[in-house]
Amino acid sequence: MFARTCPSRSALEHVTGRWGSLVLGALGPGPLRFNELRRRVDGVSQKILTQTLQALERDGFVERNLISTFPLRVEYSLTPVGASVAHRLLALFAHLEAQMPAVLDAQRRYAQRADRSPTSGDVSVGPSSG
Amino acid sequence: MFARTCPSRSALEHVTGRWGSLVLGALGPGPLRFNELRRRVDGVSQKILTQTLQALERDGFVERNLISTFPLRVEYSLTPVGASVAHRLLALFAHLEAQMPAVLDAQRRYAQRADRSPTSGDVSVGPSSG
DNA sequence: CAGCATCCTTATCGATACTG
DNA sequence: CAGTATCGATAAGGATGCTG
Repeated sequence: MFARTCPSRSALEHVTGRWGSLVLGALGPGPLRFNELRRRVDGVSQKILTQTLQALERDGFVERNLISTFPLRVEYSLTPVGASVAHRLLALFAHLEAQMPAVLDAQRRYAQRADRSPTSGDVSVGPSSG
Repeated sequence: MFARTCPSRSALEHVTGRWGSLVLGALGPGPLRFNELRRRVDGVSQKILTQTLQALERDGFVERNLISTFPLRVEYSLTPVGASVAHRLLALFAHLEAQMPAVLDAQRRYAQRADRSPTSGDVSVGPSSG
Protein backbone atom coordinates (compact mmCIF):
# COMPACT_ATOMS: atom_id res chain seq x y z
CA MET A 1 0.00 0.00 0.00
CA PHE A 2 2.86 2.36 0.78
CA ALA A 3 4.63 1.25 -2.40
CA ARG A 4 4.06 3.28 -5.55
CA THR A 5 3.78 0.19 -7.69
CA CYS A 6 1.03 -1.40 -5.63
CA PRO A 7 -2.29 -1.47 -7.51
CA SER A 8 -4.09 -0.64 -4.28
CA ARG A 9 -2.60 2.83 -4.47
CA SER A 10 -4.83 3.86 -7.37
CA ALA A 11 -7.90 2.46 -5.62
CA LEU A 12 -6.86 4.34 -2.50
CA GLU A 13 -6.57 7.54 -4.48
CA HIS A 14 -10.06 7.11 -5.85
CA VAL A 15 -11.47 6.33 -2.42
CA THR A 16 -9.62 9.03 -0.53
CA GLY A 17 -9.39 11.61 -3.28
CA ARG A 18 -10.84 15.07 -2.82
CA TRP A 19 -14.22 13.97 -4.19
CA GLY A 20 -14.16 10.19 -4.08
CA SER A 21 -14.55 10.03 -0.33
CA LEU A 22 -17.40 12.52 -0.33
CA VAL A 23 -19.23 10.74 -3.14
CA LEU A 24 -18.95 7.38 -1.41
CA GLY A 25 -20.07 8.96 1.83
CA ALA A 26 -23.01 10.66 0.16
CA LEU A 27 -24.17 7.35 -1.30
CA GLY A 28 -23.99 5.68 2.11
CA PRO A 29 -27.62 6.28 3.14
CA GLY A 30 -29.02 5.17 -0.21
CA PRO A 31 -29.04 5.55 -4.00
CA LEU A 32 -28.93 9.02 -5.52
CA ARG A 33 -29.38 10.45 -8.97
CA PHE A 34 -26.66 12.42 -10.67
CA ASN A 35 -27.86 15.90 -9.79
CA GLU A 36 -28.94 14.88 -6.32
CA LEU A 37 -25.39 13.73 -5.79
CA ARG A 38 -24.10 16.94 -7.22
CA ARG A 39 -26.15 19.00 -4.81
CA ARG A 40 -25.15 16.81 -1.89
CA VAL A 41 -21.43 16.94 -2.64
CA ASP A 42 -21.27 20.68 -2.53
CA GLY A 43 -18.74 22.31 -4.84
CA VAL A 44 -18.17 19.48 -7.28
CA SER A 45 -18.53 20.29 -10.96
CA GLN A 46 -20.40 18.16 -13.46
CA LYS A 47 -17.18 17.11 -15.13
CA ILE A 48 -15.45 16.09 -11.96
CA LEU A 49 -18.48 14.26 -10.62
CA THR A 50 -18.70 12.29 -13.85
CA GLN A 51 -15.00 11.45 -13.67
CA THR A 52 -15.21 10.48 -10.02
CA LEU A 53 -18.23 8.27 -10.54
CA GLN A 54 -16.60 6.51 -13.46
CA ALA A 55 -13.47 5.80 -11.45
CA LEU A 56 -15.54 4.46 -8.57
CA GLU A 57 -17.65 2.37 -10.92
CA ARG A 58 -14.55 0.97 -12.57
CA ASP A 59 -13.21 -0.09 -9.18
CA GLY A 60 -16.52 -1.74 -8.35
CA PHE A 61 -17.46 0.58 -5.49
CA VAL A 62 -20.42 2.18 -7.23
CA GLU A 63 -23.12 0.81 -9.50
CA ARG A 64 -24.75 2.83 -12.24
CA ASN A 65 -28.39 2.15 -13.04
CA LEU A 66 -29.70 3.71 -16.23
CA ILE A 67 -33.45 4.22 -16.34
CA SER A 68 -34.32 4.96 -19.93
CA THR A 69 -37.28 7.21 -19.39
CA PHE A 70 -37.65 10.74 -20.57
CA PRO A 71 -36.02 12.77 -19.27
CA LEU A 72 -33.12 10.40 -18.84
CA ARG A 73 -32.58 9.11 -15.32
CA VAL A 74 -29.53 7.55 -13.75
CA GLU A 75 -29.30 6.19 -10.25
CA TYR A 76 -26.03 5.58 -8.49
CA SER A 77 -25.78 3.16 -5.61
CA LEU A 78 -23.09 1.44 -3.61
CA THR A 79 -22.05 -2.13 -4.30
CA PRO A 80 -21.49 -4.37 -1.26
CA VAL A 81 -17.78 -3.63 -1.46
CA GLY A 82 -18.47 0.07 -1.87
CA ALA A 83 -20.82 0.03 1.09
CA SER A 84 -18.19 -1.52 3.31
CA VAL A 85 -15.72 1.15 2.28
CA ALA A 86 -18.28 3.93 2.66
CA HIS A 87 -19.10 2.68 6.12
CA ARG A 88 -15.52 3.19 7.23
CA LEU A 89 -15.32 6.54 5.49
CA LEU A 90 -18.44 7.78 7.26
CA ALA A 91 -16.97 6.65 10.56
CA LEU A 92 -13.87 8.66 9.72
CA PHE A 93 -15.96 11.68 8.78
CA ALA A 94 -17.91 11.54 12.02
CA HIS A 95 -14.75 11.13 14.02
CA LEU A 96 -13.14 14.03 12.21
CA GLU A 97 -16.12 16.26 12.83
CA ALA A 98 -16.04 15.32 16.49
CA GLN A 99 -12.38 16.34 16.63
CA MET A 100 -12.91 19.65 14.87
CA PRO A 101 -12.81 21.75 18.05
CA ALA A 102 -9.39 20.28 18.82
CA VAL A 103 -8.30 20.82 15.22
CA LEU A 104 -9.39 24.44 15.16
CA ASP A 105 -7.65 24.99 18.45
CA ALA A 106 -4.46 23.44 17.12
CA GLN A 107 -4.63 25.72 14.10
CA ARG A 108 -4.86 28.77 16.34
CA ARG A 109 -1.92 27.64 18.44
CA TYR A 110 0.11 26.91 15.32
CA ALA A 111 -0.57 30.36 13.93
CA GLN A 112 0.84 31.91 17.08
CA ARG A 113 4.03 29.86 17.25
CA ALA A 114 5.24 31.30 13.96
CA ASP A 115 4.17 34.60 12.54
CA ARG A 116 2.21 33.42 9.57
CA SER A 117 0.58 36.33 7.80
CA PRO A 118 -3.16 36.13 8.43
CA THR A 119 -4.00 35.50 4.79
CA SER A 120 -1.49 32.71 4.22
CA GLY A 121 -3.44 29.92 5.85
CA ASP A 122 -5.36 27.64 3.54
CA VAL A 123 -8.92 28.54 4.26
CA SER A 124 -9.68 28.76 0.57
CA VAL A 125 -12.28 26.37 -0.72
CA GLY A 126 -12.62 28.01 -4.09
CA PRO A 127 -14.72 30.86 -5.43
CA SER A 128 -18.46 31.02 -4.96
CA SER A 129 -19.16 30.09 -8.58
CA GLY A 130 -20.34 26.61 -7.78
CA MET B 1 -18.93 18.00 6.09
CA PHE B 2 -20.52 17.85 2.66
CA ALA B 3 -20.76 21.64 2.59
CA ARG B 4 -17.94 23.55 0.95
CA THR B 5 -17.90 26.19 3.64
CA CYS B 6 -17.48 23.74 6.50
CA PRO B 7 -14.02 24.01 8.10
CA SER B 8 -13.92 20.23 8.42
CA ARG B 9 -13.58 20.03 4.65
CA SER B 10 -10.01 21.35 4.70
CA ALA B 11 -9.08 18.99 7.52
CA LEU B 12 -10.64 16.16 5.56
CA GLU B 13 -8.61 17.07 2.52
CA HIS B 14 -5.42 16.98 4.54
CA VAL B 15 -6.32 13.66 6.11
CA THR B 16 -7.59 11.98 2.96
CA GLY B 17 -5.38 13.72 0.46
CA ARG B 18 -3.06 11.75 -1.80
CA TRP B 19 -0.24 11.92 0.72
CA GLY B 20 -1.87 12.94 3.97
CA SER B 21 -3.47 9.57 4.50
CA LEU B 22 -0.26 7.71 3.73
CA VAL B 23 1.80 9.92 6.03
CA LEU B 24 -0.62 9.48 8.91
CA GLY B 25 -0.70 5.76 8.25
CA ALA B 26 3.08 5.55 8.13
CA LEU B 27 3.34 7.29 11.50
CA GLY B 28 0.86 4.87 13.05
CA PRO B 29 3.41 2.34 14.37
CA GLY B 30 5.66 5.02 15.85
CA PRO B 31 7.69 8.20 15.33
CA LEU B 32 9.77 8.58 12.20
CA ARG B 33 12.39 11.01 10.98
CA PHE B 34 11.92 13.03 7.84
CA ASN B 35 13.83 10.80 5.46
CA GLU B 36 12.56 7.64 7.07
CA LEU B 37 9.10 8.91 6.34
CA ARG B 38 10.10 9.77 2.84
CA ARG B 39 11.34 6.24 2.20
CA ARG B 40 8.25 4.73 3.76
CA VAL B 41 5.79 6.83 1.77
CA ASP B 42 7.13 5.73 -1.56
CA GLY B 43 6.98 8.30 -4.34
CA VAL B 44 6.56 11.44 -2.29
CA SER B 45 8.97 14.27 -3.04
CA GLN B 46 10.79 16.26 -0.39
CA LYS B 47 8.74 19.33 -1.13
CA ILE B 48 5.40 17.58 -0.95
CA LEU B 49 6.33 15.71 2.20
CA THR B 50 7.27 19.00 3.85
CA GLN B 51 4.00 20.57 2.76
CA THR B 52 1.97 17.58 3.90
CA LEU B 53 3.65 17.45 7.29
CA GLN B 54 3.12 21.16 7.84
CA ALA B 55 -0.57 20.87 7.04
CA LEU B 56 -0.94 17.89 9.38
CA GLU B 57 0.99 19.68 12.10
CA ARG B 58 -1.17 22.76 11.72
CA ASP B 59 -4.29 20.66 12.17
CA GLY B 60 -2.82 19.07 15.27
CA PHE B 61 -2.55 15.54 13.88
CA VAL B 62 1.23 15.42 13.83
CA GLU B 63 3.86 16.69 16.23
CA ARG B 64 7.28 17.88 15.15
CA ASN B 65 10.21 17.32 17.48
CA LEU B 66 13.40 19.12 16.60
CA ILE B 67 16.57 17.60 18.01
CA SER B 68 19.30 20.18 17.60
CA THR B 69 22.25 17.89 17.14
CA PHE B 70 24.55 17.76 14.20
CA PRO B 71 23.49 16.71 11.71
CA LEU B 72 20.06 18.17 12.35
CA ARG B 73 17.41 15.68 13.42
CA VAL B 74 13.64 15.95 13.34
CA GLU B 75 11.20 13.37 14.58
CA TYR B 76 7.57 13.31 13.58
CA SER B 77 4.99 11.59 15.72
CA LEU B 78 1.23 11.40 16.00
CA THR B 79 -0.69 13.43 18.54
CA PRO B 80 -3.52 11.63 20.38
CA VAL B 81 -5.98 13.10 17.91
CA GLY B 82 -3.75 12.13 15.00
CA ALA B 83 -3.40 8.63 16.36
CA SER B 84 -7.15 8.18 16.51
CA VAL B 85 -7.46 9.34 12.93
CA ALA B 86 -4.54 7.20 11.78
CA HIS B 87 -6.12 4.20 13.45
CA ARG B 88 -9.21 4.55 11.29
CA LEU B 89 -7.16 5.20 8.20
CA LEU B 90 -5.12 2.06 8.73
CA ALA B 91 -8.33 0.10 9.16
CA LEU B 92 -9.50 1.53 5.85
CA PHE B 93 -6.19 0.64 4.19
CA ALA B 94 -6.35 -2.93 5.44
CA HIS B 95 -9.93 -3.26 4.33
CA LEU B 96 -9.10 -1.83 0.93
CA GLU B 97 -6.21 -4.23 0.49
CA ALA B 98 -8.44 -7.11 1.45
CA GLN B 99 -10.91 -6.03 -1.22
CA MET B 100 -8.30 -5.65 -3.93
CA PRO B 101 -9.10 -8.96 -5.64
CA ALA B 102 -12.71 -7.84 -5.99
CA VAL B 103 -11.57 -4.41 -7.19
CA LEU B 104 -9.22 -5.83 -9.82
CA ASP B 105 -11.97 -8.16 -10.96
CA ALA B 106 -14.41 -5.25 -11.25
CA GLN B 107 -11.86 -3.34 -13.31
CA ARG B 108 -11.56 -6.25 -15.73
CA ARG B 109 -15.32 -6.55 -16.08
CA TYR B 110 -15.64 -2.81 -16.61
CA ALA B 111 -13.03 -2.86 -19.36
CA GLN B 112 -15.05 -5.46 -21.22
CA ARG B 113 -18.41 -3.71 -21.00
CA ALA B 114 -17.08 -0.76 -22.98
CA ASP B 115 -14.17 -0.88 -25.35
CA ARG B 116 -11.69 1.18 -23.44
CA SER B 117 -8.32 1.15 -25.16
CA PRO B 118 -5.93 -0.96 -23.07
CA THR B 119 -3.61 1.93 -22.30
CA SER B 120 -6.27 4.38 -21.19
CA GLY B 121 -6.72 3.04 -17.69
CA ASP B 122 -5.02 5.02 -14.95
CA VAL B 123 -2.13 2.80 -14.05
CA SER B 124 0.28 5.70 -14.11
CA VAL B 125 2.05 6.38 -10.85
CA GLY B 126 4.76 8.56 -12.30
CA PRO B 127 8.26 7.94 -13.62
CA SER B 128 10.86 5.90 -11.79
CA SER B 129 12.89 8.94 -10.81
CA GLY B 130 12.59 8.52 -7.05
C1' DC C 1 -31.67 15.17 -16.74
C1' DA C 2 -27.25 12.97 -17.65
C1' DG C 3 -23.06 13.10 -19.99
C1' DC C 4 -19.28 14.16 -23.60
C1' DA C 5 -15.79 17.26 -25.89
C1' DT C 6 -13.25 21.30 -25.97
C1' DC C 7 -10.75 25.16 -24.34
C1' DC C 8 -8.48 27.53 -20.75
C1' DT C 9 -7.17 28.68 -15.94
C1' DT C 10 -5.17 27.21 -11.84
C1' DA C 11 -3.09 24.31 -8.60
C1' DT C 12 -0.05 20.40 -7.97
C1' DC C 13 4.12 18.42 -8.28
C1' DG C 14 9.12 17.54 -9.38
C1' DA C 15 13.98 19.11 -10.24
C1' DT C 16 17.36 22.15 -8.87
C1' DA C 17 20.02 25.19 -6.08
C1' DC C 18 20.87 26.96 -1.62
C1' DT C 19 20.70 27.60 3.86
C1' DG C 20 21.62 25.95 8.75
C1' DC D 1 19.89 15.71 7.59
C1' DA D 2 16.01 18.87 7.26
C1' DG D 3 14.10 22.51 5.14
C1' DT D 4 13.30 26.92 1.98
C1' DA D 5 12.83 29.17 -2.52
C1' DT D 6 12.22 29.31 -7.33
C1' DC D 7 11.09 27.66 -11.85
C1' DG D 8 9.02 24.77 -15.35
C1' DA D 9 6.11 20.75 -16.67
C1' DT D 10 1.88 18.53 -16.00
C1' DA D 11 -2.46 17.36 -14.38
C1' DA D 12 -6.72 18.72 -12.06
C1' DG D 13 -10.51 21.44 -12.37
C1' DG D 14 -14.04 24.98 -14.25
C1' DA D 15 -16.88 27.17 -18.16
C1' DT D 16 -19.24 26.49 -22.15
C1' DG D 17 -21.62 24.33 -25.92
C1' DC D 18 -23.70 20.20 -27.72
C1' DT D 19 -26.03 15.34 -27.77
C1' DG D 20 -29.73 11.87 -26.55
